[in-house]
Amino acid sequence: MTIYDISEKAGVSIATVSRVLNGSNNVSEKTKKKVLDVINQYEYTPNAFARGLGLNTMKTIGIMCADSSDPYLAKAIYYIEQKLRANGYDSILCCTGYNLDTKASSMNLLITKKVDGIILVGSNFIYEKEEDNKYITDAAVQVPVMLLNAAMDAPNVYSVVSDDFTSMYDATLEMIRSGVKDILYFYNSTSYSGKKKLAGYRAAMEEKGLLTNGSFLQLYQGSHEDIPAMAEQLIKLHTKGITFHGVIAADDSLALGAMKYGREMRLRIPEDLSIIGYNNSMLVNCCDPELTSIDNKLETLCQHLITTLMGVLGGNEMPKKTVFSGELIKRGTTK
Amino acid sequence: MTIYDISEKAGVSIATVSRVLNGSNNVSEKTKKKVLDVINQYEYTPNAFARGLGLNTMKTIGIMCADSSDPYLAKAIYYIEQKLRANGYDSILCCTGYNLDTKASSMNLLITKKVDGIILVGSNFIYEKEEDNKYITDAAVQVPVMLLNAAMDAPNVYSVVSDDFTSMYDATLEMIRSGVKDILYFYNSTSYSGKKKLAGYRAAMEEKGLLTNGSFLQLYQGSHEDIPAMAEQLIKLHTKGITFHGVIAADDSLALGAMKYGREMRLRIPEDLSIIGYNNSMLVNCCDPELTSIDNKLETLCQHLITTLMGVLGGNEMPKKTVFSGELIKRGTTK
DNA sequence: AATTTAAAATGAAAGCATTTATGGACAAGG
DNA sequence: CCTTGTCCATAAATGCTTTCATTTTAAATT
Repeated sequence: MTIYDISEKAGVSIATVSRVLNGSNNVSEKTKKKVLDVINQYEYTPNAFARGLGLNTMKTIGIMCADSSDPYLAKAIYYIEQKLRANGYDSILCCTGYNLDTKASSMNLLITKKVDGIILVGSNFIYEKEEDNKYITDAAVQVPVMLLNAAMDAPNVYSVVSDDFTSMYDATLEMIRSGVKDILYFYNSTSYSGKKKLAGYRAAMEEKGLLTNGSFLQLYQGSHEDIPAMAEQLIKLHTKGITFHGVIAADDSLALGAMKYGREMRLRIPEDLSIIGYNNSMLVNCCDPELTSIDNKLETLCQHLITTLMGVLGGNEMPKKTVFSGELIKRGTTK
Repeated sequence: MTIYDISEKAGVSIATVSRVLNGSNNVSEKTKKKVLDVINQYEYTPNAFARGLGLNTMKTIGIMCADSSDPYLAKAIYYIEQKLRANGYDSILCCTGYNLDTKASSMNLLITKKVDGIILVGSNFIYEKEEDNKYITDAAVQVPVMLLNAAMDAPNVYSVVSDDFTSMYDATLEMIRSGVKDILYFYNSTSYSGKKKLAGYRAAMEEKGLLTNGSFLQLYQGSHEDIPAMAEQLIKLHTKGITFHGVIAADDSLALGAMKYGREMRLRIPEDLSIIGYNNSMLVNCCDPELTSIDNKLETLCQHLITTLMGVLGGNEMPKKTVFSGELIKRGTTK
């Protein structure tokens, strides 16, 4: 069933069928109805490949993320996918892992597949070294690239971020104000937003004259699912004689690791150990007491990202970088 | 940069370039090298739309799931996406929600996009009423449909499931054996696998003569993220005078709800309240004590599903339904 | 009412970038 | 000299969009 069959049965040319299909207004109501009737009768849908060839687009956006099973990224993907669909776009999902080469080749693959734009979900896509980000600027030559939770200044690259520095700065001050002085910062990456968060913590601690020699910085490298391993690392720290009465974690998983550590050391939370997480994900309800966490307004970020992308695809001038503020949601793990 | 440009620069016809591109063996090593050199030099990649038109495939599989932010589904999607990619396929993700009409229209959309196959992730895609599943059989006329955690007997529909009945039956018996008699079954759907699980629980309870009038069956209807709401429901039950010393939950989220209930009622776990979850997801580590849960071998299921799909696409005869057994992973919430 | 003019509706045909069937040229072998 | 097989080019096919030219229709003018 092709456009030719339809045109024949409707007694018009294929050009007219095409016009009806694409909502061109240069077609009389009468013939439009005639054509639509035939289309409905035969349940005809145009061939997407041929259409793609003609239009040079298939209304598809590539979504890249390191690991779609990470609850935070999964949520972001969910919002993005929903909002894309609401705008008539589909999405090709690409889980890249954390390896640079894989990211670069996935990017090429998406471009080869002729996506109309690429969304990078997560701050891990931006690297310290300028040259490591070449894969992004290269891609941006072909299609617009959107960054969620990361920023980069390059042509055709658009960034939507949460103000991680301020969120972390405020949260740290808040914990200090509650009476906790020895606060461990527990983090898992020095990605774009990772650095901002760390800087926020640092600034607050420094301001209050609480910054020690760095022993209060703990990098965790492992699966976001391996909460026991996180606790383990903190216990080791304790064994080494490094003690602390507060933990600020760069994400909620790490905060759960800290909670497990607290339980195993028989510390009361929050009396003996205050904990703040980041992302305000579903994990905050999974523990007891419930986790105080920073909400970075993920849905708002995603909504804005899609709006911007749609603007760009529509040929409009759009802001290169947008920053939203986060909010500390207080629950049981802080005083 | 098209195949014509390449053919011209290499001094061959476009047919030869195409042959080189598609690994046809009817081309001499010499010209093959000559063509490849030009291709590499100009970084030429064939146009996916034109190729799709010619080959009538773009090596893309549609993945449908109700909610990609559900940790279990997210994990499944992750495995599936990875394994598809390893086989040279891409995936279009489609989050449908739980509405039948949306599912049906998403399905059509994927077919319109000319995917080579469709994977339905999650048991909620199969409905009680035969006619409600028509959208699946209709789609299966066009492309193979794979079901994960659900089964259906129809042409061109393939099912990969975990033996939920037996897993639940065994788990229930195990809890009874540990001395708990009044076991609440806490579930959230009567989807395909939901029914199997419920039946497993029922069979075990009946066998031991413990099945009461149904007051031990609790249906939860709400967001999988809203753990407080789950606890709330159980507390209400308690208020009504219905008491129990064991909870078997249809998934790990619900089990966490039960744990929250336990904490709020100041019950010791597992002494006063035993809990078993389902899926053995990352959530099992998020609580204290850690959650006993049924592992349904998700990665194995996904691997097998992809293998089957690849077989079908390769034109081979493949098993219509495959069943894997689950395994009870004992942790701190059971005696 | 007849004529002109502009606008709207339509069709023919030229892309779009591939794949592939068909057949021709050439070399080697009988 | 004829056959066989390898290698390659020509050309058709894929199913749509869109430009351009043409026809039809409606409105404006006389």
